[in-house]
Amino acid sequence: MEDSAAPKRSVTVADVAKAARVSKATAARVLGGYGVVSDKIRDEVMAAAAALEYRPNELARSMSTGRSGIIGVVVGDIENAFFSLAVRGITDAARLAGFNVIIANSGEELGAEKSAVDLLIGKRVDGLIVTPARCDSMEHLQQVRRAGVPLVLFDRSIPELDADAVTGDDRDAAITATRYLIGQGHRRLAYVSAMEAEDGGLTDIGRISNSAVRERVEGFVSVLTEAGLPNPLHYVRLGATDQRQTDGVIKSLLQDASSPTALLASDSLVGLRIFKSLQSLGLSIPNDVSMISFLDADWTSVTVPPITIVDQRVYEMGKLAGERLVARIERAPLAVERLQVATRLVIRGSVATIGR
Amino acid sequence: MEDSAAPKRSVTVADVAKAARVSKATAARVLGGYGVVSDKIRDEVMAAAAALEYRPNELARSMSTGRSGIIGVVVGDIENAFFSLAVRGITDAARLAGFNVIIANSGEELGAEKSAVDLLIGKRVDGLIVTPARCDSMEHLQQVRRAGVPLVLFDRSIPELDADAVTGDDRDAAITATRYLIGQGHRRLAYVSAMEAEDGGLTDIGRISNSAVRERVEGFVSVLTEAGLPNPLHYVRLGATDQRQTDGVIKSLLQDASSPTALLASDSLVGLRIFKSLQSLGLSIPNDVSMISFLDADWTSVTVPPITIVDQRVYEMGKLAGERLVARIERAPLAVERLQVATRLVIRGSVATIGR
DNA sequence: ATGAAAGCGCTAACAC
DNA sequence: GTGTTAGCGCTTTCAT
Repeated sequence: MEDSAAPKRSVTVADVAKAARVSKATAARVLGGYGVVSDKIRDEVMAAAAALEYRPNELARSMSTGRSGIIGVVVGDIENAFFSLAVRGITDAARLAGFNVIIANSGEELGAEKSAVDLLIGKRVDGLIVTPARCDSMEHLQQVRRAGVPLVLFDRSIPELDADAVTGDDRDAAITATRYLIGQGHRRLAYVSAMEAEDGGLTDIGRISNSAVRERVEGFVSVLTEAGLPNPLHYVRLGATDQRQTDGVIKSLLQDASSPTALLASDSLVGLRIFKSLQSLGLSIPNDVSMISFLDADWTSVTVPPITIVDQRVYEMGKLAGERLVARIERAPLAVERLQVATRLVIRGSVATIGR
Repeated sequence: MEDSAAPKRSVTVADVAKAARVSKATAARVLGGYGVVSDKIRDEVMAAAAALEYRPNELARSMSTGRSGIIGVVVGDIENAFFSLAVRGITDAARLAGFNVIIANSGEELGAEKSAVDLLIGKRVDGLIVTPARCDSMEHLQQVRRAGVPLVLFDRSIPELDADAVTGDDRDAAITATRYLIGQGHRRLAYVSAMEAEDGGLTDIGRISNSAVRERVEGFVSVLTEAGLPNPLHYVRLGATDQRQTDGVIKSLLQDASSPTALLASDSLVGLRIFKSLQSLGLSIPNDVSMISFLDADWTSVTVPPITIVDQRVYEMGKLAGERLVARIERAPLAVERLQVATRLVIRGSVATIGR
């Protein structure tokens, strides 16, 4: 009959101490698992704690120790399979080291990212893993460092910022994929990303504020250039943020005088949208258009044809980031390290061999 | 040059107070946004805070106020699209009400669930949303209530537990899907779930410890029974926990003397595995076998044929759960409520009409 | 409108 | 071994 929903005053160390007829300190020692206590007293205290259903107040504990046991993670979009997988990697690494994870979503928006970081620091997380929405804005991240909170950048890096980073080998990945397409005889290739588009077309690669996307585009463009293909920038399209936008991008790309024969999708969400666009236009893959997508997402292996992809090993990336952060939390003086996780091209059936 | 990575002592209310030449209490009032302060002093304090880069210690704040502003969520498997979507719904509802979300993963394992709940309560979350791994074990959840922490069950409910719950209309959904299959002429149908299998086959529906799965199975079986089809339990298969297991389940199902002509997948992960199994067996959908999957996952709309699914409106479920919890946190005395979110059958191309 | 001081539940020196 | 006591950074009476 005892099930009040009212926020009852919770059982404290003092309560347990009183019940066990020992001092607060002694009770605290056994409850907190530190210091030395005789077995007899330990048992008594434990019994009392169990009877009272004592639960340590982690808040108070953190206040005294200065450690919260929490790692904060700011991701771009939890719903994106890329981030879910990364989060699992991070979480696994964290738990192994005895840390918990608190997740915040930035929606790839700088303002939201800033307040998420603020909030997490306010919660006194022991460290932070951030996927910076823009690599050209680092004020708030510098503050993190100034606040003395360990920081690991994820998926994107900021060269000017003196912080660890775990990323993919984006440039190489793009180069490999693009070379493969060219090797299959393709001469007109397009790169499609969900990055917010600047007004009008892309004029300057350097202005892409997401380093991962920028590096991929750079890799893409460099291969086209070295192959002597004309006007590579023309084939870089941003702004495929939802199905409608993507339909528009694909249409404008394909009704072009010299329309591309192959598409490179910047992530699996964009890839899926492109696939649907193509499907709804009645275009066949790879007969009408070839495509490659980043990320080995669920859907890419069950389509007809299955999609050739750039496998990003996201779980490992997350795990690495988690481990790196833990290392930095536990033994502070560490040189800055930028890890690149190698990707590999997984050839399936979405690229045609042409012109032979 | 000032960028030490050492955990610097952080700026406190006292520091700001001293800099602004006011008392700690006054500084606290403007920094905490409560009480009354003259405009002049407010400005001075704010200026000092900005100069010192003051960040409130939310831990300390929570200690005094008793509120943490955090909602704890324990999910079965973050990587499952079902839960990612739900989490976004929960997060959206939470943020709207000024709460943040901390996520813990149980891996559908009771032990992990218990410690996650313990941990979260230790962190003094203001409320808890839990996806109970087993509906026959509620000790730890009763403790939550006894601790006075608002609780909302998600996806599965526990009748004996006096707690709010947000679930799908699982029984109805299964009934609708099964009736549809029968309407299309199917007479031998199988239900496949990832629930851990008991030793041997399923003998007693009542012993399925996940209420959502149990209700679906009940719905499934009831339709078969009412249609006069023999031995319905024989066609309920659990244990499709990974690709290998699923391959096994599918094989044993299909090499049966009277093998099913249609498969009902308990969730989108199982659905995907079944699809792959069928694919690798060289079976064509829906010509050789028909299938329906729960959850409108990415992959279901881009396969050939696209998969007929039970649309669960998971985002709404999450949002509802979040809103309900917030309501309970902010105005405690509320009658227990069990919300069922209606699903609908989305007919695509994975079910054949047979026997006509 | 502002200040002084107590207290949240815990850990951590420091005594005994 | 065990007890005493002083904080951690904030909010919150209670005076002034």
